[in-house]
Amino acid sequence: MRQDVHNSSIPVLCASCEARHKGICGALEPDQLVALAKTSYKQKADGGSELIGDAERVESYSNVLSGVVKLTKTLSDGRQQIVGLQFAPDFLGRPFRSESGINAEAATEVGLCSFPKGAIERMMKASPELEHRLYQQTLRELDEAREWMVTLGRKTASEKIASFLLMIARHIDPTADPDRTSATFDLPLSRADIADFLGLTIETVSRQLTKLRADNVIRIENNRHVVVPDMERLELRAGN
Amino acid sequence: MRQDVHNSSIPVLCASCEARHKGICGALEPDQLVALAKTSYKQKADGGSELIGDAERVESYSNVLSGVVKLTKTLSDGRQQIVGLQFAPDFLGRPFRSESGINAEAATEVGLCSFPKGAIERMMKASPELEHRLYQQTLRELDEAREWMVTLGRKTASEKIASFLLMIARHIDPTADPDRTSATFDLPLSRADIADFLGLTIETVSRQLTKLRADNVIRIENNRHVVVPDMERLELRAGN
DNA sequence: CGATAGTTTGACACAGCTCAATAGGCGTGG
DNA sequence: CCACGCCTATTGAGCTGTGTCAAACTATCG
Repeated sequence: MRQDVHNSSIPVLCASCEARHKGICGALEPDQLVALAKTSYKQKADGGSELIGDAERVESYSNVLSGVVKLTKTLSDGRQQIVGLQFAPDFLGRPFRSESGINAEAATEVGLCSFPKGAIERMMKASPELEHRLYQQTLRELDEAREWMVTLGRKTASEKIASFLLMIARHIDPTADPDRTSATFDLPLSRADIADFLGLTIETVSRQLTKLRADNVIRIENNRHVVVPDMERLELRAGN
Repeated sequence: MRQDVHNSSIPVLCASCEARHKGICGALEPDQLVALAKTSYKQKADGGSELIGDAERVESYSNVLSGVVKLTKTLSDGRQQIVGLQFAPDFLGRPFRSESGINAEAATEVGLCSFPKGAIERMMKASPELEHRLYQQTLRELDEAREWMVTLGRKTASEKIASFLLMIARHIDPTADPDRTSATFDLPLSRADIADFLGLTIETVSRQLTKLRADNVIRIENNRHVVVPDMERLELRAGN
């Protein structure tokens, strides 16, 4: 745990920022934080807005401060697959490559803290600890991607839906007790997004959600609000 | 390109090793290489042998020097998914975590150069350049995993097979011209492995290979040997 | 040669897709 | 306040790609 004895020397912008604790900024010394904060700026993006284009030259990196970002890939005929979701305080961007190869889009309203590409890359060279944190996040993302490959390749539609709900329940609220027996949350994705995430159609997603509801594994209010009275029952449906 | 003016000071073990060029050992100074070589050992593993067990405590890392390693995940009821393939000179192991969460198995006969876990981790702390190379490989693996998520989630069986053949053609021979118009190679995986990689059954894999052969997109000799006369035609079938 | 493991082929079933209609939520404007 | 349109989600009916189960084929090796 980082001690904030030098709180006075920390940029106002960063004072209450989550990225300074669990995010990458925790790797930085106060003076480095000051230097980086000079070139960084916070911004809000509406749900649906594109953050990073596929072939577009990327000139900035960001920390996700709130909301959910979806990373997508699209085939030439329009078929789309969500290949990752990012939550606060994830780092958004592909270091060491000017073209990302994927699209990043705000799934909900998203709060970002953005930096020019060069600033991060210079600081990475100066601070192995910063690169270490980025490396750690990339390893976590790789673990998650592989977990989803199993879901995409080998699970049934209903197992996919259960796995998805479980994943959201675990990621959406960082402050929640990881061992809690019940959960309540708002889905950050539309049915179409969920379908793109799980390699299904909207209709199949809808039908499986209806089935889970009929079996009293979940309750749904207003299409987006989900209640899971018993996480274990949901885990059972996820088929791991 | 690394200059080998100090070749005499390089351990015999490493003298002709590919990992010293494109692999992670290229990050090391001669004296570091000597230190690491003291604790490392080369070994061969037969196709089918398990290299890293799922929940097993991992005590060593390796460089893949030859052959192909498959990384798999298995659900409790036995359904299996291959979540990655590793070729020379990839680094094999999950840093910063004692349990890997995945199985690594030799798909073909595999040559490895192994190090005790601690040796690599100590050297990583001392050499940011080493950690940088590992980070770079992990980023590449993440890119590949996401590419496969699209294949698993959104492509048809025949597109999956074509994508798989294309991927093997590109990875199996590091010395081949990336822009060549035809290719010839041995499949490193059995039909069952290909099925586990693509989220299909053996039968579907077999049928789709037969179809590609019937359409003269590929020729197959002795079950494992594949000839692709026209890479572009194969690319067309992969559906990107 | 026969035994074994891997592969191909065939016939059929079914999970999930497609197309189409209906229902619900929500903002806008009369 | 209701009427309307728009968008998203649900439900239904039928179709199809891929899975399942079973049998035949092929290669390899003692």
